[in-house]
Amino acid sequence: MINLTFPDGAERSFAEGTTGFDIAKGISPSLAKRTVAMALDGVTTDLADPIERDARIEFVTRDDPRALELIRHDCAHVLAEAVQELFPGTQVTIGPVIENGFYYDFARNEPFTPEDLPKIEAKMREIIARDKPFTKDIWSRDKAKEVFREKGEAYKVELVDAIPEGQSLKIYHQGDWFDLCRGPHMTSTGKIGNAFKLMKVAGAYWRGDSNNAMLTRIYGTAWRNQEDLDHYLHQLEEAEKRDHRRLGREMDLFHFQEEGPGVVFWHPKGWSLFQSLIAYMRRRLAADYAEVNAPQVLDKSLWETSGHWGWYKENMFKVQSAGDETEDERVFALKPMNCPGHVQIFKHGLKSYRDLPMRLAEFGAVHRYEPSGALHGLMRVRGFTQDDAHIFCTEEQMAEECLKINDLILSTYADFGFEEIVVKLSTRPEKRVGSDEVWDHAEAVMSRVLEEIAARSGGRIKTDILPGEGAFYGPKFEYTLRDAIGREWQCGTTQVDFNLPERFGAFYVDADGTKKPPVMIHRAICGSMERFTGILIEHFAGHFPLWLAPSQVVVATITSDADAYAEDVVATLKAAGLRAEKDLRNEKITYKVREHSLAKVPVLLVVGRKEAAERTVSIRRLGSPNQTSMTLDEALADLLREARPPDLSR
RNA sequence: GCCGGUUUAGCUCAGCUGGUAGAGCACCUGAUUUGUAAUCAGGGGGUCGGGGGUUCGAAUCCCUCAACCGGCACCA
Repeated sequence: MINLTFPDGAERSFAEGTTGFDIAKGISPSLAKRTVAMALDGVTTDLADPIERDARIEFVTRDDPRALELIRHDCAHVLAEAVQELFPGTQVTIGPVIENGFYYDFARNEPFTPEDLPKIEAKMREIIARDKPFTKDIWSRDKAKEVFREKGEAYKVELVDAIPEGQSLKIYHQGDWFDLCRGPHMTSTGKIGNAFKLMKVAGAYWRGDSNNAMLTRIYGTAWRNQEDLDHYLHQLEEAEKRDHRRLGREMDLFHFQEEGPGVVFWHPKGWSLFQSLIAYMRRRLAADYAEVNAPQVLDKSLWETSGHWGWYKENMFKVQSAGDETEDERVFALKPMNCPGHVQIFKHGLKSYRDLPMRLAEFGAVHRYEPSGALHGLMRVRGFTQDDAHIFCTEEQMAEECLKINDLILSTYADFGFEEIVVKLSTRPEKRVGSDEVWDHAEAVMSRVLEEIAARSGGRIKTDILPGEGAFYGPKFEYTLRDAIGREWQCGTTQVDFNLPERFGAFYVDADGTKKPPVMIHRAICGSMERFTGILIEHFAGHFPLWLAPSQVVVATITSDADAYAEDVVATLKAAGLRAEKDLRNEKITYKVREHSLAKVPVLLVVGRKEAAERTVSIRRLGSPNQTSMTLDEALADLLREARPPDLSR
């Protein structure tokens, strides 16, 4: 006998091997009908599984949040069956549940096209309507391999081989179709319902390895009901509206063109935004850092010394004279990183331990030859500006410096409204330089710092460890922030480096007169300023806070009678340091309101005969249909207060 | 880099099975002097992504290159 505890606390005994379905039916036939799976001690399993031990039991109905994952997983199976029914000879591989849906990877000589999706979707609905029960078999390894080999499913054979000895091979059937799968599944295909949609086809490498064959992946989304599906699709539309590439065009911030793949043409408004960010960062650095500027183009030999020519060459732009090359055959490279340049600055002249920590910052423009398929608007470019800094310090100062950087990073993010931050510690990778003792020490220090970071935040900052993800020269912290619509972006980074200073023979003279290589800490807060600008565009959906808005105020006239006054207002605002423009065009005020609202200008000052006579303005703020009237002086004071950057308002 | 898709006016897009381009918005001109999300009328604008080919004839079919989009891989 086994004892099962029910959600209400009741405990009952059953014969060993009783299935979840039997128990549900025993309670009520309607419960059995509604139940799609069960959870034993919190682990979701097939309802038809015999229960062999004491456990807490819960019945998972289709409305249960836990059913969603099952719906998606079942949907993936149905997708695979539909594809094999419509396209015989297609091999199945894997089909997991992902955020918001699922996918399935297929191997087929001719890849699927978007036009195939409606057909496949229709077939899926047909299979769901058949409502065949999901049933499970346990097969021996040999049988599984034999059956799949006979079916021509080479990838499944490979998957069977990869499953560790002693682990059972579960085969799930739905009608005549079956698949190797770890499960669990619902009771029948009919439970999936109709709230799903195939979204896109894409290429994907077998097992995520670019050396392997390219498979065709079909992505789908699935939900418990039509409302949830509609809501999700609506969310996608909303996300598209705030896409920085779209807003960049609509708000006239920047553009790209064919001749410059991955490099940005910043327009006046976009550059204003970019410069507001730089100005902000500069103010934040003023207290502790010295700003420098290292050359764009440096001899190959320097990159050989730094090691970049060895392990980063594929990503570097080589530069040579375009004229008479016999005159100067030297090979140069456009800098992909600022660190070697900063080491040269550190090296110049003798440094004492008294000079440490030495913090060199640069808004360094770097160029990296990113793979063509990786380029994506401002988010992934080939030429960008890092808010970079390198801190040269002693080993003893390392922890303190990391914490200082942490404070700077977190307060910066907070100023932009990013409060949900995860700090991840990446530890030693397989391929690395330096002795294990050095790594042991560095990782120990970093772990302590990570704990301190979590403690200081009072638990607000989440931390994580990524084993093996560190840079080859040292462990690193990665700062991930979450934007207004829940997406995560890795921006800041702090990396300790025991390697580069030595490669360049950089040292400082210690108190005892000996020469020692400094520890170098690489650190960025925004990371790429271009990318960070892109993140802000999407985070704010173009509705920037006043201090960042490229065009803060537009003064619009109602009739030409107010022109002179409007000019006066704009001059006053500009003199006070606001970014103000005038709109004296011979258009109706409704037209102007609409236009500037679409351009996402935060503040619109409307002036007519009345305002001109009284020296007032009518203020209309973006997103609000209301207006308030006040004197120009009052409005100016309000706007100035509001336009003050957060670091200057503290 | 790999797989698939896309590329027509400044923007969004139409253009069927080949007969050498069209809409809306934007722009320009004129009229209108207007009170908080589109005033009316007229006009200009495209070597249909580049190159090559098939054809009497190509935006349309084929090849090729490029950029972009969606994924994958990459992301020091």
